[in-house]
Amino acid sequence: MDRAGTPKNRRTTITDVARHAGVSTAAVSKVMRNAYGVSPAMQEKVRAAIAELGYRPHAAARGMRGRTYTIGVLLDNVRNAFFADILDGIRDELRQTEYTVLIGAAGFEPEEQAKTIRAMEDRQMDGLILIAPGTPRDEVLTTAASIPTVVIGHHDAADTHDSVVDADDIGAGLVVDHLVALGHRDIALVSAPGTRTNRWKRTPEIVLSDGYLRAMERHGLAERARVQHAAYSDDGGFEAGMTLLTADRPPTAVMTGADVAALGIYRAAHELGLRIPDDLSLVGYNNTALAALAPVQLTSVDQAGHTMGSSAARMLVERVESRRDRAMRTTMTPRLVVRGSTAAPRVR
Amino acid sequence: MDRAGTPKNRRTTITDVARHAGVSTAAVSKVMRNAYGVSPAMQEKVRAAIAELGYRPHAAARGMRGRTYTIGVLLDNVRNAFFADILDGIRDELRQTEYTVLIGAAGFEPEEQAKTIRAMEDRQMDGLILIAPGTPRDEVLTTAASIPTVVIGHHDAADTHDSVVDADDIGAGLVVDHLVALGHRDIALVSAPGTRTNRWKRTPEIVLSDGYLRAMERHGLAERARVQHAAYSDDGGFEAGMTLLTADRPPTAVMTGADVAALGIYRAAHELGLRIPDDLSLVGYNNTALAALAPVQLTSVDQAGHTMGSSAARMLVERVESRRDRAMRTTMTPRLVVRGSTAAPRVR
DNA sequence: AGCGTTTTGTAAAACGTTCTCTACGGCGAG
DNA sequence: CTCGCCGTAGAGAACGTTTTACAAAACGCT
Repeated sequence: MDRAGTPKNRRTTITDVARHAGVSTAAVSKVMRNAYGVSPAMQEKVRAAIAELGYRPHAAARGMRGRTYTIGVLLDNVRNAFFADILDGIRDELRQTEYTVLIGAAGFEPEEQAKTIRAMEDRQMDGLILIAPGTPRDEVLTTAASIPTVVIGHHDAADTHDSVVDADDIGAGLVVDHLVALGHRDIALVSAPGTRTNRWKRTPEIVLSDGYLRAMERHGLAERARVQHAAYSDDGGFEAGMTLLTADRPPTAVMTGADVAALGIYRAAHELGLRIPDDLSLVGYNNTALAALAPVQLTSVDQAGHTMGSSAARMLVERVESRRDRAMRTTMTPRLVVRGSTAAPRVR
Repeated sequence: MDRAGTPKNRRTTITDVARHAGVSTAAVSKVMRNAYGVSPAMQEKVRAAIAELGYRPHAAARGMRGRTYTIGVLLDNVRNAFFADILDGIRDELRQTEYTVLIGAAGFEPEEQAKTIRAMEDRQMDGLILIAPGTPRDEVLTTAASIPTVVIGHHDAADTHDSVVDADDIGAGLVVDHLVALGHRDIALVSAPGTRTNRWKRTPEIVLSDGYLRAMERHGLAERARVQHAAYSDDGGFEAGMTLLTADRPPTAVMTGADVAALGIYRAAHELGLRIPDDLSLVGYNNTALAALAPVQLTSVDQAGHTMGSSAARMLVERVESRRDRAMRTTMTPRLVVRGSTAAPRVR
C-alpha cells in the first residue's frame, strides 16, 4: 500500500528505469537513442530493465528537447487512390524504423492545409512529406527552413526541400503518341486548373498540360489541341465530358490527369449514348486500382506511386538524421498501361 | 545585434508573450485556454501581444502537462472509400474547434495497429477514434481506460469506450428481402472472415453474417444459405467469385460486405462469361463512390459514413472535455440503394 | 611509475507548458 | 474602521525527456 494513496497507474518513466537498473537517467537516454559512449555491460543492464518494466518513452516529453520520431504526411483528400499508393510506399519504407507516420488530411482549402502544416510543426514532428500542397509556395519554403521537408508532385526546384516528381510531360507525350498511332487527331485533355495565386509555377497539372501541348505540336496537331479544366472527381469529369462531347466538333479521344476524372467522362459518354472505346477513346492517369477494375479497363499512365512514396521517405530520413545536407530531387519515369478503353477511331 | 551571437530563429514562446504584454506566463496560459479567472483588461492585453508576436503554443510542451489538442484516428488502410466518408465526417465536425486530427494508417496486421495505438498514446493525444480495430479487445480496453476512445464498427459493448455502429444485421436483411422479392432463392454472402483470436465477439462481419442467416431463415431459405469468406479487396472478391460461380449449383445472386469485393466478383463473373444483372445479381455494401461509378451501377447498402464520423467526433469531444462520464453508443440505420446490378433471375 | 588521453557514467540544467498555491487589492458588512 | 471574502494575478513547482559539462576510471605510452 502506498501511503500517499493510490499510486495511480502512472506511466513508467525514464527515472523508473534508471532506478531499477541502478544507473542514471542520462545513461538510459543514451541507450534508448543508442548514442555514443555506453559500454556493452551498461547496454545489457539497461535493456533488461526496459524490457522488465515495459518502458516506452514519452514522445511529448521527447519533443521538448530532441526528436519526436514522427513523420507527418500532408495530403488534400484520402479518396485519391494514387495517394494510397504513395502512403503504402512511405509506410513500407519506414516500417522497420522507429518512426511513426501520421497523416493529416487537410482538404483542398489552402488555409486548411496551412493550418495542418502548422499543427505538424507545433507537434515538433521530425520531418514532413507534402503531397502536392496547395499552400502558397512561400509558406512551404518557410516551413522547410525549419523542418526537413519533401514535396511530392510540384516540379518547382528549391534548395531548402527535397522533391519527388513524375515526369508528367513525358507521360502526356506517351498518351498522345499512343492515341495518334491509333489514328486519332482530335485529342482533348481534361486537367485540373493550375492554381496560379499560390506561386507554384510547375504544378503537376501545368507540367502535364505543357507536355500535352508539345506532343500535339510535334504531331502537327497544335491547332486541334484543347484543354478543358475540371476538378479531379467523378462529377468534375462528368461536367468536362459533357462540355467536350456536346461541342461542335467533339474529340475522338480524351485524356485526363486522373483516373477518377476519366470515370466521370465515361459516365458522360454513357449518358450521350457513346460507347467506349468504339465511339470515344479514354485515357486516365496514375493507373490506380480504379483503372484496373473489371467493368472499366481504363488505359492509364502508371507513375509508380509506391516507389515515389518510399523514395520520399528514404530521402526524408536521410535529412532528418542529417546524413545529407544538400537538396535533391527524384524524378520517376511514367509508363503507359494500355487497356480496353482506347481503340482506333471510327471512320466517319 | 544580439551579443550572444545570432539569436537563431527561435520560436516565440509563452514567456516572450508574457514579457511583451507585461504579465506572467500563467496569465497568458489562462488566456490561451480561456480558463476561469482572468479580467477583460488582461484578456485584451494578452490577446494583443499574441497577435502581435504571432505566437503559437508548442504542442509538445503542452503534452507534458495538459492536453495536446490532438485527436488520433486509427484505420487499417486508406483505400476503403467508406473510411474516407467517416474521415470527412470527423473533419467537418472538428473543423471549427481547435483540435487537430491526425490519422494513423496502420495496415491490417494487429501488431502494427497496436503499435500505432501505442504511438498515439505516447504522443499524448487527447482522444482516439478506432475504426474497426483488429487489435485484441483487451488492448483496446486498456487504452480506453487511460484515453477517451470511440470504437467504430465493432458491436461489442463496453463501459469504458463509446461506440458508433451500423445495424449491419438489418442491412443484410434489407438486401436479402430485396433479392427474394426479385425472385432469387440461391443467395450467397461474401464476407471478411470474422477474426476470432482477438476476442471481439461482434465484429461488423459477424453481425452481417448473422443478419444474413436470419433473413434467409425467415424466408425459409436456411439450407440454401452460403457464406464465402474473402478479403475485402478486388482480388479477394475475385477469388470468392470464382469459387462460388464455378460450384455445382452457383448462386443467382451474391451480396458482399464491401463494394470493392463486389467489383472483384464482377470481374470473376465477367471472366466466366456471365452478365450482370442478367445472369447474376450483385450487391455491395457501404454505398461508396465506387458503387455509383458509371460503368458499375452497383446496388449497395448505405450506412451514412459521414454521419458516423461526425457522431464519433462529437461523442469523443464530449468525453475529452469531460462533459459526460458514461459510455454511450450510437447506432445508424442502413438504407438500401438499388442500382442496375440487381434484377430478377433468369428463368431456367 | 608518471603522465596524457580516451572512455564511461552522472548531476544538473534546460525545454515550454500547465497548475497549485499564495498574495494582493477592493469591497461590503458589521 | 476593521474584518472577511472574493476575484484576479503571479511565483514556482512540476511534467519526462535530452544534453552539456564534468568527474572518475581505464588505458596507452614513455
